[in-house]
Amino acid sequence: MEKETTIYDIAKRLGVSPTTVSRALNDHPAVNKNTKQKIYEKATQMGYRSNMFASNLRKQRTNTIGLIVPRLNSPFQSSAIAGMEKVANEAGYNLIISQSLENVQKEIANANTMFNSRVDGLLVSLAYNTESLDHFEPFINKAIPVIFYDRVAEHKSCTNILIDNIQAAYKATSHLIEQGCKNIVHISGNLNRNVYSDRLKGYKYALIDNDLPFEDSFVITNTLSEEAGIEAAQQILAMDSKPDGIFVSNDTCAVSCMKTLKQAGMSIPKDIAVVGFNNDPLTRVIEPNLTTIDYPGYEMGEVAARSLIHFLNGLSDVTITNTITLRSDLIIRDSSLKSKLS
Amino acid sequence: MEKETTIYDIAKRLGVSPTTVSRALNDHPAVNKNTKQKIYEKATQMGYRSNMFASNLRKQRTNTIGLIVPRLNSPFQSSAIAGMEKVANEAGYNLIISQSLENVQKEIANANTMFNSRVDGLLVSLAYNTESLDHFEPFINKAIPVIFYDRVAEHKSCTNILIDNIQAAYKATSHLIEQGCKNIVHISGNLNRNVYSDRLKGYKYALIDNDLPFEDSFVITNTLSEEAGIEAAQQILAMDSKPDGIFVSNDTCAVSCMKTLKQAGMSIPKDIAVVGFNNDPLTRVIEPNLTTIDYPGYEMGEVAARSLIHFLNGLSDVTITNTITLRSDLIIRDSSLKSKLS
DNA sequence: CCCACATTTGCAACCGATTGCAGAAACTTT
DNA sequence: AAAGTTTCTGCAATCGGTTGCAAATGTGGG
Repeated sequence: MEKETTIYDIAKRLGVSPTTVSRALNDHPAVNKNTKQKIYEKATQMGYRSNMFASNLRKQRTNTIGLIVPRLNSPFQSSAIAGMEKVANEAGYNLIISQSLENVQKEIANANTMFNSRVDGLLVSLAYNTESLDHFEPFINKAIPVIFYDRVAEHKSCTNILIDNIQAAYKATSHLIEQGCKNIVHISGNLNRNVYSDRLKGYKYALIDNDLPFEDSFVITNTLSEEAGIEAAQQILAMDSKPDGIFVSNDTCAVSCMKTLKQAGMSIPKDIAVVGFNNDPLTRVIEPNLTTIDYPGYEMGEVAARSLIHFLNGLSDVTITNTITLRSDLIIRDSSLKSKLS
Repeated sequence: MEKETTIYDIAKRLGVSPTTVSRALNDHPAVNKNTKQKIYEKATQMGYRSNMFASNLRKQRTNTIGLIVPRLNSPFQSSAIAGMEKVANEAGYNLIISQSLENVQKEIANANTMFNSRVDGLLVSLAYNTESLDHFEPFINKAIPVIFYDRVAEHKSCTNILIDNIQAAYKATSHLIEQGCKNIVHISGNLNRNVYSDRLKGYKYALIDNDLPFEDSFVITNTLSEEAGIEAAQQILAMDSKPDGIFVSNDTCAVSCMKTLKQAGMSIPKDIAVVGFNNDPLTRVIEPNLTTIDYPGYEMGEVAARSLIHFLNGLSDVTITNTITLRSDLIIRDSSLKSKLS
């Protein structure tokens, strides 16, 4: 196993000082072009690679971005991560990733690890049951930028990146109403999480604006998992007055709910129209195809990473930029098109 | 912004040497229990956190594992990553991730970045068109363990982690034959990649063992993407003698192919039985549900990370362990059950 | 009380790159 | 040719832990 070449080795070979080698390799203007050229060549020839630790130690910077997500294996999150990786990689940053598995305790542990790894900045999508943001205080105190995306929370020193969930849910619900639905059930997640409470709001506002009554009993709150969808369907089937429309806060749950309703003999959209949220690949496979909200995961990842890197380069200030809202759209498919039936 | 506390600060406050502080914090046996206790308390009180760069610089170790995948946003890969993250995290390793986007050039660039980041070990699932493994030589030369999983390649100093693709494909094809299929098409990916060439072999062997003819014209090679599935379906529809069974090398492609065939009026499994590969969530949504091979992504991720960490701890040797094979199973669903129809 | 031995502690030299400041060298200007 | 600029180069300190070796302290036996 050969040993590493350092700038000292290069310096010795060329009879210059390590200082000059360091400067040359960083393309410092105060180094003669010819010297630079010679150093470059020698470095390549000797198979030199910079020792990031020495460099980081000195520069107090890591060129690393930390990422904490609830789960890595969801279509939305993995798209977002793909987008982040692309941007980070192009900008010369490494991405270190950890998952909270929807558990605050693990999220706290992960945040500490990230802090100790001295990430330059942090991207976070909060766990299902996170309430306090205390575990991010160490970052704030050290002026390490923290950006929340999707599952966000208000904090005076952090930027949030999200879509207008209220508006999206409003559009989804209005669409159901336009299709003639009068009794619309909403299946939602933990209402402490912005995404779900906002979607509930959008649902509610749409009802009110269309002079339809809002009833608590028409809101089902669960974990939005596949199993939860089945249970929700059973609840709906057991209702005295059956709804004619359902707006679900995510696609996984919407799809399993639809499947269960179909198995029970309900016809979709004739008996019940369904709208989901996220535009997961599933939505184009279930029959009828699921109307949903297009949630731009990849783009959100790109924007999040790009914003963070901007902050790191001092091009803008986290504490000032409060919220970045991305566009989202209603994608209408057959699961909600009652009008097409006639 | 307060400045970091170092072991020197702690040492000064307690009137001991930095050496002792360093040892105490690393739980070195040669430090008095009382002293240790005092140092722990002071460190906590002063909000000390170890500077990994200084430590890495000295120890020549990073506690970081590199991961290169073709794409982050596939159900299989994201499950695998989830498994790796769990294991790595528990063992105190960071995971840095990059994607090749199925492009050798990017894979090479990523490998270089990982090398320069001085990862302690590398986990790789190869890009679609990677042929040479030269870009991993630097790792091998420095005795940095490299483990390939899923998309693997033979290399005398690397471990491969995979399922028995030949056997799985053999099972899948045999199942179709048992269901009465006589003309089975196989849709495959790039045959330079082990996974696809092995599955082709399994398909071929199953035909031969059942005295069915193997015909080149019944093997369709494409990118296995959603679009490719549609095109493959069109090719099949245009065939003079239509097949009565299809074995597809992944689920995404199988599902879109099925959809297209159904739209064209084919009945599944009556006219054509279909078997996929991977057990993506999609398979339980398409109608009829898709028979497929259960490919344990999460477990594969765990095994890969665990093996790597074993190597790093010197508990075993990469150059000796050649291949780790995981169990996989055929999951029979309605898309292939012709026998049930009668 | 002295010596052998075990237990603790500290000195000082690393690890490899970066950077403020000073000084040398080369080039202009008068 | 002397003085003033500009361009390059290098010294030496620094970032914060780690570790081989030596020294200090403590313990117990004789």
